[in-house]
Amino acid sequence: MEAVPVWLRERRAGVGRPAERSRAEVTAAAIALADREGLAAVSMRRVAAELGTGAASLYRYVDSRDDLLDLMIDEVAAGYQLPPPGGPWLPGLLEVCRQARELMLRHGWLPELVLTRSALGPHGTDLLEHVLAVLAEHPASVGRKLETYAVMTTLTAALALNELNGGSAARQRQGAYLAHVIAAGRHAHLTAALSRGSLVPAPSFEDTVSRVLAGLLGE
Amino acid sequence: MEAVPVWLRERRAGVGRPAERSRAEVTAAAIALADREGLAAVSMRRVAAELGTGAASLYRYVDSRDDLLDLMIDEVAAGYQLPPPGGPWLPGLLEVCRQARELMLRHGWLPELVLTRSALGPHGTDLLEHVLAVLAEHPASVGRKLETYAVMTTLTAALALNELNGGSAARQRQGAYLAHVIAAGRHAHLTAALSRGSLVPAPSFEDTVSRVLAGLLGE
DNA sequence: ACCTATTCGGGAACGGTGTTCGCGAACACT
DNA sequence: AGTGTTCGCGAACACCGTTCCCGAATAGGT
Repeated sequence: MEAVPVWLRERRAGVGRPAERSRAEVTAAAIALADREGLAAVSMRRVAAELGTGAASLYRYVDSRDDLLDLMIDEVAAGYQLPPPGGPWLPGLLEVCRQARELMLRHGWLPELVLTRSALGPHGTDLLEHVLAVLAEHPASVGRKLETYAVMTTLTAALALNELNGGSAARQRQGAYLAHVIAAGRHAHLTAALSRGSLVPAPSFEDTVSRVLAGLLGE
Repeated sequence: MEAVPVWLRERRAGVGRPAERSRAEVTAAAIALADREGLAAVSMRRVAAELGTGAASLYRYVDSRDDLLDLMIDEVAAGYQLPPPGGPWLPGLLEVCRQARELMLRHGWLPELVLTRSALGPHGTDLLEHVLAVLAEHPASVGRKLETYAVMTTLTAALALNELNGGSAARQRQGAYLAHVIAAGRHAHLTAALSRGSLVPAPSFEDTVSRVLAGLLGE
C-alpha cells in the first residue's frame, strides 16, 4: 500500500506496451454500471465485463476496488456547474447543496458512498475551494468553515438518501413495525405524531439546509 | 423475504427441539467481534466461530446478515440513559447527542452503520419517543421534528466518524494529496486556510450540534 | 533488422463471502 | 412409544477482491 493517494499515480512515459484503456474509461464503466444496477453490482468482474476485458486487467488502472469507488465519487463531482463566487454567502452555499442533491438523485449510489468515505479528489478540492471562496468574507474560523463543508456534504447526502428510499420496500417494513409499536400503547408522542394524517409532509430540502447553515455560520 | 421486520419475528411456543442459543446471544457475539476487530470482521462464519457453532446455524436466529446488523444497532441503543424529559428543549436534545457520540466512540463501527441504514428497532423507537417528548411544547411541525431526529443522528455519526479517523493512515494520504494541490498553485483559499498552522483546530462537538439544532428549530 | 527493457492483458488460482439444502438429532406432546 | 416439529450444521453454490505469472505487444537503442 502506497502512502500516495490514487490521484497522484500517474501514467509513465511511452515505454513498453501501450495500455488499451484509460483510468477514465474504467471509471465511466463503473459509473454506468452503478447507475444501472446499483452499487452492489460494481464488482471488479462486472466492471471488467462491461469493458469486455478480464477482471485482473483493471488492476493496471486502479490499485483496489476502494480506489475505484473514490474515482467514481470524484468523477461525478466534475458535474458541478458553479457560478463565480460573489454576493452573500448563504445563497452561494445553497446553490452548491442544490446541485449536490441533483447529482445524488441522478446517481442513487452516491449518497451511501459520500457518507462512508471522505476522499477528496481533484474535483472535490475544486468544490472545497469554491465553498471557501464563497465564505471568504465571513468572519468564522477556518475550522468552522471546513466543518461547514463537511456538514453540507453529509446533510445533503443523508437527505437525498431519504428521498431515494422514500417508496421502497424498506419503508414499508418500517411502517409495519411502527404500526405495531403504536398498537402496543407506550410511545404516546410517537403515536400522536404519526396519527394525524398517515403521511407526514417533510420540510423542503432548501428550507432545511438554509436553517442548518444559518445556525452554523449565522448572525 | 417477509414484509415483517426482524423485530416482529417471534420465537414460537415450546414445540420441537429447543434452541441452544438466543438472538440476543448472537447479537452480543457480533458486537463483541465488531468492537474487537471492526465491522469487516463481522461475517456469519466468524460470528458463528465466536459462539462455537456452524455458520448455517445463525440463520435460525436471523434472516440475513443485514438483519444482524440492524440488531446490533438497536442493541447498542439500549445503552442510552436518558433523564426524564422536561425543561428547555435544547439541553434535552444536546444530552441525547452527547450520549450518542459516547456510544459511537465506544463502538467504532456504529457511525458507518447508522449513516448507511435507517432501521428503527425497539430501542430506536424509544429514543425517538424521547426526542418527541423533549420537543412536545415546541411549535414546530411534526415533519420538522422527525427531520430533526434524523439530522441529530446523521450529524452525530458523521462527526464521530471524523473523530475516529482522525489519526489514521487515510488522513495521512489525504494530507499528502492536499500538499500536492497546494503546491500546484490554484486553490488560493484552500492554501490560505491550511497554511496558518499545519493543524486546524476543529470546533467542539457540542458547539456544532447546538448551532445546528438552534438553526433547525430556532427562535 | 534485431535485441532488450518494459509494460499490458488476462486465465487461473487462493482464500474468503452470504446463503440454501437437506438430513440426522433432539425435544414436547399425545 | 410414536409423531410432529424444530434445531444444528456439513456441504455446496455462486460469487467476491486480489495476486501470480506468463505470453504478447510495444519503444528505444544499436
